[in-house]
Amino acid sequence: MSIRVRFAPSPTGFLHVGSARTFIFNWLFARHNGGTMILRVDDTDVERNTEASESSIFDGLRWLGLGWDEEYRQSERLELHRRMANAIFAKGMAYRDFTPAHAGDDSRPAAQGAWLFHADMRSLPAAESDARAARGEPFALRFRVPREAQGEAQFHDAVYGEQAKSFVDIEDFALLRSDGMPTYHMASCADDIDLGISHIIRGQDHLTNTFKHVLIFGALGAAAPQFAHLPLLVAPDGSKLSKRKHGPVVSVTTYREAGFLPEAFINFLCLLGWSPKDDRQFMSVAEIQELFTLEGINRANAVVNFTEPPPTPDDAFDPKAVWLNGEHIRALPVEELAARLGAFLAAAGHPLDKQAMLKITPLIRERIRLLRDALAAADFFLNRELAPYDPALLVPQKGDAAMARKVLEKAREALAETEFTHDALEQALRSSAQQLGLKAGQMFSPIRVAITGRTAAPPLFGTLEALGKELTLQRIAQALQSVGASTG
RNA sequence: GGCGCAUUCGUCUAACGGUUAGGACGCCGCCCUCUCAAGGCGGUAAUACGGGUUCGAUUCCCGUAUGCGCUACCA
Repeated sequence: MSIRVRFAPSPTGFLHVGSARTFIFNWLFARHNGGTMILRVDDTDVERNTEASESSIFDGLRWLGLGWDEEYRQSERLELHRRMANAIFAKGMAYRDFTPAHAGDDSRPAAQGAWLFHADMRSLPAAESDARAARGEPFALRFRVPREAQGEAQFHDAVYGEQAKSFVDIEDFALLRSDGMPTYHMASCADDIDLGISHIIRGQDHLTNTFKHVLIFGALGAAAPQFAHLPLLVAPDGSKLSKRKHGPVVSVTTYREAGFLPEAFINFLCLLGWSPKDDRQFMSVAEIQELFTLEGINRANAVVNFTEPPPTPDDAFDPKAVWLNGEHIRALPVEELAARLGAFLAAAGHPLDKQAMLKITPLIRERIRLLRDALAAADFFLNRELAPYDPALLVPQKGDAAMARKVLEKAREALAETEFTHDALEQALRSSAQQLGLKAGQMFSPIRVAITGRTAAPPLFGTLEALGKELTLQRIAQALQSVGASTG
């Protein structure tokens, strides 16, 4: 039997991290087993669907870069859904319910237990049912759960094991709404049969629904697919992830815009609810694909450990996600990272050519964990004018303003006649320090501040080389002015 | 309320009856070092609780607690 899985989002919101993980797990399962990955837009809820949501979902999936093999849209398959619903009705396994939609809360006393069915409708004589339908009276089509049978619906879940639920605890759920539209349960099962879905991998929030689906598959005489339910992704307080409550950290878009690499994002998500069963954390997509099995999925919900509200923008994400992103950044060949950084910086308003990116990338790649960190890490390179800084920073450890001035003057002199390559710069500055009788650090520190405006910056010689002689000398001159000014 | 599912360091997880309960992130310390990082080394910290079963329970069973899900003519 061929392996066919589907990811079935409903376009009622942005793509959130939980959905992204479900997509990824389906994709991994398909690829690991040489199967087919299907994208099926579950858009049977006309009321709530939006185009914005749909494009957000597609954008997010495209960013992940995994792709899919086939694509369907449920709203284009309504005839199939109705035909299958009617087939169930024809077998007497469903009945018409003429109760008006949203019939009210009092008809469903939740306090005493779950609502199960409208007794009068369930037992409505066929003749009367037909007559009312012929009269044009609207009705929902409900599945007639065989509650008299004293049996139970059951299935095997690849993650949660054997599952069973008594028929008496399952309500007569709707198959068709009174406007003729199929419900999720009906549409989903009909499509799963028609598309030959072999494995349904989805969130654990569907675990209980599966009993209904098993009933539908059975009524249609179809073998149920294999099921694998995924533990849910939850917020640090254990509650379900929701945009309303938790803000942008649950949206895939936020990760992309912050400068997560899709492969790092995928790596992170895979570690939530799945384990390779050994000690590895950092994995390429190819590696995960190789290792991925349903047996590696665990049962407890996983916390996405973001901070809320974020103390600083950088601290909003799960620290492990950020760490993994840094690891993936450093695993990239410099040319590749330069290209990705270049695209990111261009989008952020700093278009740089390839040469510039190749100069800057090696300097910052060990200092950034998100692509957006480059904005701050390479600020001295991105902006011709340095942001104003405190001249006191120019003063080296165990030194004073006079020493700073002496260092900068010496540097200006030495650098003016030095070739701007890493090794030549190092040689020139180290011997300058010696000539002044200073420690290397005391020599380098004022220069670093002069050219970057910061005491913490990438390695000095590489930075000088990247900056070039002209800009360097200009900034040293400016620094000298401020040192002179501050000391009179 | 009913039904279902879950419960190992703060977080992600490993240990398919016998381990000093392992790894990772985070945090702390040390090393490396021109600063900051990166890297290396070390430290911190967990089996929800109560009963069983067993020579022996993180592991199997029951109960309790807690959390989550479903209980729509949403998906």
